[in-house]
Amino acid sequence: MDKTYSPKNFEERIYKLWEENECFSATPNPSKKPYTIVIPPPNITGQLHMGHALNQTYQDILIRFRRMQGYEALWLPGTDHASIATEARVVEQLKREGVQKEELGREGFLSRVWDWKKEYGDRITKQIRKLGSSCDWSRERFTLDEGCNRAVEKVFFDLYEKGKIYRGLRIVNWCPSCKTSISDIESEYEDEDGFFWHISYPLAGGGGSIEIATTRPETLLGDSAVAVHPDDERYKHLVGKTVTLPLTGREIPVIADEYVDKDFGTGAVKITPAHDPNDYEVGLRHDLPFHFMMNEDGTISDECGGKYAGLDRYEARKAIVADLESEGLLVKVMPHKHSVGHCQRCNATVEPLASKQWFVKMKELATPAIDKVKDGSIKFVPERFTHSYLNWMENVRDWCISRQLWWGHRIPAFYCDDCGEITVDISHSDAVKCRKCGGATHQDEDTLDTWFSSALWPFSTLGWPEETNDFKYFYPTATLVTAADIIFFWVARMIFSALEYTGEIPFDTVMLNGIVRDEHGKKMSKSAGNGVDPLQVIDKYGADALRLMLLTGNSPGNDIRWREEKITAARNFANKLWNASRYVLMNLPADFVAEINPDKLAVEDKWVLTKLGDTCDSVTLQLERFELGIAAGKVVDFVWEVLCDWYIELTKVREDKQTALSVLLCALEGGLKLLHPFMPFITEEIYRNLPQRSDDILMKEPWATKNNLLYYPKEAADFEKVAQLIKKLRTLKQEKNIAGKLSVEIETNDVTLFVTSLPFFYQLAATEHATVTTAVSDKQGKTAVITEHATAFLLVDTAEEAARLRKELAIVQKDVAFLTAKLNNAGFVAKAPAAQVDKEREKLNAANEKLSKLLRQSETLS
RNA sequence: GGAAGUUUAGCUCAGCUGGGAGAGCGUCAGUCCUACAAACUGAGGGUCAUAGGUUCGAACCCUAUAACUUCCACCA
Repeated sequence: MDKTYSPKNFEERIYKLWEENECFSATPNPSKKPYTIVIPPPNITGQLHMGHALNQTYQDILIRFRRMQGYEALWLPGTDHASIATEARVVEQLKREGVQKEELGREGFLSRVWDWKKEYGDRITKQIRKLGSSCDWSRERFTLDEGCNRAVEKVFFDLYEKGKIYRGLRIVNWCPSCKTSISDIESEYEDEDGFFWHISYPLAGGGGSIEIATTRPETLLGDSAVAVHPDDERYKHLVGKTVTLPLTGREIPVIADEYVDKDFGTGAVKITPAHDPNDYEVGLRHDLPFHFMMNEDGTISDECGGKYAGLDRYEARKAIVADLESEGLLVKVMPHKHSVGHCQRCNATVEPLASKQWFVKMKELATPAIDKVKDGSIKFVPERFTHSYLNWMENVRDWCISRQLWWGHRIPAFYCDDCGEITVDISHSDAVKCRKCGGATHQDEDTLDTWFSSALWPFSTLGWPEETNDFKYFYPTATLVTAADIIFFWVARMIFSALEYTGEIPFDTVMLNGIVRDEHGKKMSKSAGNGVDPLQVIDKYGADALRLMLLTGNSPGNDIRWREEKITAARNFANKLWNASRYVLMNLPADFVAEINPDKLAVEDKWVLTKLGDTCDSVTLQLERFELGIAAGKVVDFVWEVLCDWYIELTKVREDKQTALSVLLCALEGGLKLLHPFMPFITEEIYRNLPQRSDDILMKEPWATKNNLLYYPKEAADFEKVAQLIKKLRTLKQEKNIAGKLSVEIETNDVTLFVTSLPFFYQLAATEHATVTTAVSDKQGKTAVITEHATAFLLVDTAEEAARLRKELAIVQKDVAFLTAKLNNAGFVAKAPAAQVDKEREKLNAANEKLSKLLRQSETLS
């Protein structure tokens, strides 16, 4: 083994080893319990970022842990076709060639996207491998593959038959840049400084005017009415009258509607039913005409644009404001902060637009999805995310699922050329006939929201709608690990889809990972240029160090701040383990066979084995509770503090090398097993270098448990006492600035224990001529006297020693007073649990004992 | 407007069901001891945001306040 930890030398080789030995593959096995995770499919347009790294690390830990525990563990990987993002990417590519997608036609364009997918689609999964992710790559899926398409079409068909999918004219968020509708959650609102334009609408036939206020003056071209509150005294007399719409000359009515807020703006609102969600509702209530004043690309329509037709929406705004001003109808312009929706994908300002789209009726689907979370069948970790899930589900609005894009699952709806009837057909026959009149049909040009196929991911990837063996065995899946920002996009939709189609929950636990922020706590983003590239980090420090860094000091759902110091600390631990393993190997002959005879075990052997057993318990418990950071911390502590700082040092002075080395090897192997889910590469590499292990694979080994180990709590506690005294001596030596060795006299009731432990005092605390007695005898030259209960002291400078003793006495007396007061408190004794009272009583006894020893020592001194 | 989260050592953060406050890094002091200076040994450092309350007992539970962060809704 190399002298320092150099992950580059083995990570790739180890990953290949696992793949060649099919360590990641899972098959239905009736004698085992399944444990399934489906990957949140990354976009094929994506590049690995820290968010993936964190998410992948969590999943890989869980899956490796369960695999070692004996579950048939399946981690099913795949990628997302990401319709809007991918289509935009290819359109951009074509643009550079000077080609419009329309010129290629649907088929031509799609073949270009598939080419693109072939070239870049597996970039992200290649990158994921570098993290050590143990996905069953033989089962890799794609949200736009044939199986997913079958599932999508079946769902669409059934939902349509059940009346849960409908097509209708509704206000949707329209992105004029992507030229498609987007769903509510795909538009992101941001406060922007804008203006409030007050415009005067003259009454038809003269005799005054009514003043309205708007943030989007250009939309007046599509106005159908002016609305006021029915109780508004200022305008009551105008209701029912007609005003002349400026710049168009069109006459529109003044209507009364409760929707209007009397106290906002002027109390009078222009109503544009085709271009505003509230106005749409008002328009329906009052049976107003819909005037479409804007085209798909954000330009002003011919229909009501007049001289502004063809202008871009913002140019039109300028022109209209200027014209209003010159006509004297612009009353005033006020600065106004308001939130503006932007397309999640391209950041263009979205326009609310009335449009014929396909929707999923959400109310009924939401009910069971709410119940299954409320009754605990599906749990969120951490729990607090349950609230936002339920809050969203309980107020969910119908889901707009159609997109005016080509890259995606095409909507299997056919319109009759004769009667216009809709026929949903998933037979893929050449000529679908109208189900009503039998006439020829043409298929809907639109595709489905990417999330429609993602919603089926946990079961479509296992073969559904076929009742495959995989589906029967691996479904429902166990844990879903994802980021909180896609609870609505994805998690919620998987839950209601699964319940509707499979009749079962898709997973029982949703574990949320936080996001990785930069060192100032800012979100990492491409535009800010503050992203840290995981691949570069792996290159420099190794994947294991990155993984450990992402875990330590973090609890589920909380964000992580990137710091260079954290990754070096993680790397340093890897190096520590590496070197400890080198030490073990240096001392072991290649043909070494570990042999642990309980009769030959020394107290420190029993201590380290017991510590290992305790570590197994707590790591397992914490992993089961999804406290991955705590679990990792426990293993690190065992390896670094117990194994490296203590046990290895102890073995150096042992006489019974065979036993010591056997125990050492056992402790190291145990540590490697417990650490493996967190740091798979280094543990595997070390394991294969251990004697007799060159053909074994650590990731296939059974999980370490206390039951498989010898366990000696009594001796472990004994050894703790020895370790405590050694620490005391070290402190003393530093405080007293003693450079060389010193003699020591140990006072204890357990003479045998300390006599056998004397070599450790020589080795670990630089002492010599130690003697162990049941009572402190007499002053000698430069001798430290230490007792199990009191701190050591030197019998050299009596004055100094007396001062130190007084200080310590004061502390112990305070302890005694505190504990006595507590136990004298009638309330405490009466109401606290008995075990707690006993515990405090024991503490008091110990403190009293320590106090009396200290008192005796100070007598000896004076 | 509604909701959630955070506030603990100089810094970054743990602290699971309430029982005398922890880690890493940094700081200071001392170490080349036959694995490791990417290390070892030790020390110092906190009114657990503030104010009340519940309790025998509060970093932890309740109420209010403040600051920061995030999500949802509305914004003519």
